[in-house]
Amino acid sequence: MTKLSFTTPIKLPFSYFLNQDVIFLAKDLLGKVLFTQIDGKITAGIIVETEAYFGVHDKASHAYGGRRTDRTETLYSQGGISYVYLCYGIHHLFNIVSSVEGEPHAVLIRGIEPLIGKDIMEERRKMSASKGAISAGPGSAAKALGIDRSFNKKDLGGDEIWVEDHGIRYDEEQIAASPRVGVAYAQDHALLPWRFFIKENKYVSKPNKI
DNA sequence: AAACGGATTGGCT
DNA sequence: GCCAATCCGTTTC
Repeated sequence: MTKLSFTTPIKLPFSYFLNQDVIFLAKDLLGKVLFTQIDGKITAGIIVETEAYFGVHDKASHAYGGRRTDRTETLYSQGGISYVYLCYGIHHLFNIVSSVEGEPHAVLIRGIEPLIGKDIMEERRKMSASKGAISAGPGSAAKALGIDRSFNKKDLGGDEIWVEDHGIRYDEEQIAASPRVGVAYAQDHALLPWRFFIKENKYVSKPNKI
């Protein structure tokens, strides 16, 4: 299923997030390991579901048409920082801002497979890590990792939140691409296949199962 | 100043 | 499957 090679885990360098091809990045982030450290508690999960948001050109993006507000300002930062916002008044959704300064591209993290600190995640989510629901879906994944609004605009190269490459690679046939979830309002952009996920992985959200 | 509605989730029917 | 929860950024009056 998941292929592991025994390379030393490497924190992704700042330059990784400067890539201007956010569609490539959304797919390439699958298998990377997302870490948080909060009050000394370290949790991490393998990224198994993402969505690409193509900046000013994307009707589903908060920055569509170049819109700049207090909230979206974060998206215009240089790649390598986090964009966290509150959705439906309840859920914190975590994105990785990418590309160069002024290009508001971002990758929404929609699902992680618990890897490190599972007991801490179980406490946060009040359910067993063996249940897919513990970290499937963007709100659940963020909560399992302890991500809230205070993580907005944080540097992904710091010691509070970062991404590592553990050498986890998926074959092309293990990866599915489908329309993004919950963006019906985006009209002709609603059906773009910019959601990427690992097939058969239980930590992938249910909507649109492909 | 007030109203609207969302990149969702989980509990109840 | 349906629907309420619950907040605040954004739009509109």
